[in-house]
Amino acid sequence: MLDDRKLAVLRAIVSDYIQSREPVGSRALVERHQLNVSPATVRNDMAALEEEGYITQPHTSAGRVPTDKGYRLFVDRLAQIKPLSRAERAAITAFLAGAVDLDDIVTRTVRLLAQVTSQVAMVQYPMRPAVVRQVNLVRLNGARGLVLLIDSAGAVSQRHLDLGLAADDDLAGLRDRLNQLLQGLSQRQAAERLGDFPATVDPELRPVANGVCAQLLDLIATDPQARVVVGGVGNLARFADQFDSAVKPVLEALEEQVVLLRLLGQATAEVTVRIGQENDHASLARASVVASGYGASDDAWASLGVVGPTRMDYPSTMASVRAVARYVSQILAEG
Amino acid sequence: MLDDRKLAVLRAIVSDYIQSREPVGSRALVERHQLNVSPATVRNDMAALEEEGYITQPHTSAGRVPTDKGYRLFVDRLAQIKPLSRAERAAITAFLAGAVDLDDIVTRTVRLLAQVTSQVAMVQYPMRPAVVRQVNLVRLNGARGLVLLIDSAGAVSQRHLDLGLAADDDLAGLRDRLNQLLQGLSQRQAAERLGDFPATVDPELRPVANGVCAQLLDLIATDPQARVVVGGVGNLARFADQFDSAVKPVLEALEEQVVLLRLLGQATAEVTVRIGQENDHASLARASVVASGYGASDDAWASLGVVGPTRMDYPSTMASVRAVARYVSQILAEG
DNA sequence: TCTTGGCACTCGGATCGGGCGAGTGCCAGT
DNA sequence: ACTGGCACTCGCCCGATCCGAGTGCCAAGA
Repeated sequence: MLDDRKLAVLRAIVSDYIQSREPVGSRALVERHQLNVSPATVRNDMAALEEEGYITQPHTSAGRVPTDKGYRLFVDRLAQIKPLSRAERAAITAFLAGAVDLDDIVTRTVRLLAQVTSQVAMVQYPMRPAVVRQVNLVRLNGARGLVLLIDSAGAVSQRHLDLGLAADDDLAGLRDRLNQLLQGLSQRQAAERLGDFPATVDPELRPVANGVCAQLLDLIATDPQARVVVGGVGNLARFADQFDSAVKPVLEALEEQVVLLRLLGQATAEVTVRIGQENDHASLARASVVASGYGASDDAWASLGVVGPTRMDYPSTMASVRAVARYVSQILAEG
Repeated sequence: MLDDRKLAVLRAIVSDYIQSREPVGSRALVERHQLNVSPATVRNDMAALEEEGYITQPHTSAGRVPTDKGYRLFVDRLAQIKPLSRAERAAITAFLAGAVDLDDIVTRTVRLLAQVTSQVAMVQYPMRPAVVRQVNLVRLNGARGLVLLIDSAGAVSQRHLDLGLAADDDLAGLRDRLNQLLQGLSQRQAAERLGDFPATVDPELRPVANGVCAQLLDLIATDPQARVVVGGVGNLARFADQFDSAVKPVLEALEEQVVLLRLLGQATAEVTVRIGQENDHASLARASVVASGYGASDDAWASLGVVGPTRMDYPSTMASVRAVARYVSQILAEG
């Protein structure tokens, strides 16, 4: 069905269209690429490609434009990921070096990714297959208190709560017992143990213990992974002309954490591309997502990626996403 | 110079233009407002207003459009803040109720503000005239450690650091001494005391103590106030037609924390409006910022506000910003 | 002195039609 | 199987025209 030349034609169409943003015709194609055939021949191939649904005409007597299916074929079989230049690599390492904590790493990463791809970047907070390292209980003002949960990956989560009139010594005791109980446990184990805990404390302290346990359970349940940071929205400016159809839905989608998580999808070690309709979110039917898992070990812990127009430069974008994912993983692994 | 009728004409022009988004002419003006004079008279007044720089003509034979100066006069002397409807008030309280911690409050506030004003909202993290409540030192994996600073307002800040091979007992001792030293101190006092601290510890622990102090000083110096959360960017969609001139610069400005802080400006108890050029940021020459201080006490602790087109509905926006600022302050005060 | 109706004038925006050119599909020839 | 040639299609550009909202100015009236 699709011989080598037809594939070459498709590849040429995709790369020209990505660059020029305009339907590409047979003549221009043979001129810009070494196809060694005449425009007429290319036209025949184009007709075949159109028949198969890989390209389409905006209107009669216009050039051809790749369809989602065409991009898919391009990405799967025709594109080779461009290696990054030395300068780009240097920029990436420089940008990520010197991050002071997890928040900082994530913030820098999202900026970096937006910058190198000139697109909108999304970075999911790394999931931590971590164990409880410490529980802390602090009284703030009056009855107001704070419960802290620190895990071995260095993530700190917190909740306010009402500590009532409990004495400081009692609180310290409670804290110590919780630490003894939970230290070193995985999130699931910790949740189990917490269920029975209140019953074991002095009835007088029962209410406070109940409150603390409830908040802790909530903290454990609230996966911090559910946070996705977005950056580079200004890069959408390039698509101002199709604002309503292309930019607006993306802007709206970007405000919803839930949508972002769906967009990033399952974290996979390899770079994955979802083109147009393949995104299970209607408003992104004209956008593509290039994502990759990243993390400090072999199994990916979270996802990062960019969202851009279906007609994006896939080879470069995929290369950038892959590179950033790798460097961040490295930084995370180093601690 | 400007008699009552001219002011009335200006007010009418501003409100019509805000609504219709189109230059407003003399005929339309007398029809839509009870000015009780003829179009010709209004034209004379318009000429005077234009002379003074309050309005301008996009081109000969077009209607008039308010200038920044015109909006300024409108806001200062002609606008009365619209009271919110009962439903709006209810929505605000409902939206803010049930926030679990500071992050949550800020997140909800920014969403709320974006929603009620249909514009881009910015909320600065509340500054805390707080005192140190607790310092914590946790070992994570190997040498990696975490230093936590908790203040009386319940804000938790953290830094990673290298704890070397120090024994857990030594770390606990260090922590206890730091707590004794710093508890109850303001940020400035704490910074002072920390300077001398490392000299007082066992030489063997000196390196670790130095590291901890450095991070703590950095935490104290890094004003958490420097964080501004943005939301409702999708609301810019309404201005898609002037994308390049109006939306793009705003999108870019919104990505820069520094710019956001400048935009929000000094926190003042009252609602303040900066119109067009009054913003000391060139790219926002065509936008206005409506901001208000908020916080749990009389002196405002931080700012929140919205940014929108100079031709925005100032009375409603100011009302919404004021209301949200008040309710958030209330929530914060309640703890 | 202020207001008003009248009038000539301006100019942006919408509408229309023709010409241009890129691009196609098809066919006959090599 | 490829190629050159040819007729045809259609979107886009361009200029001409028309329309109407809106203005400035002036002379008359309160």
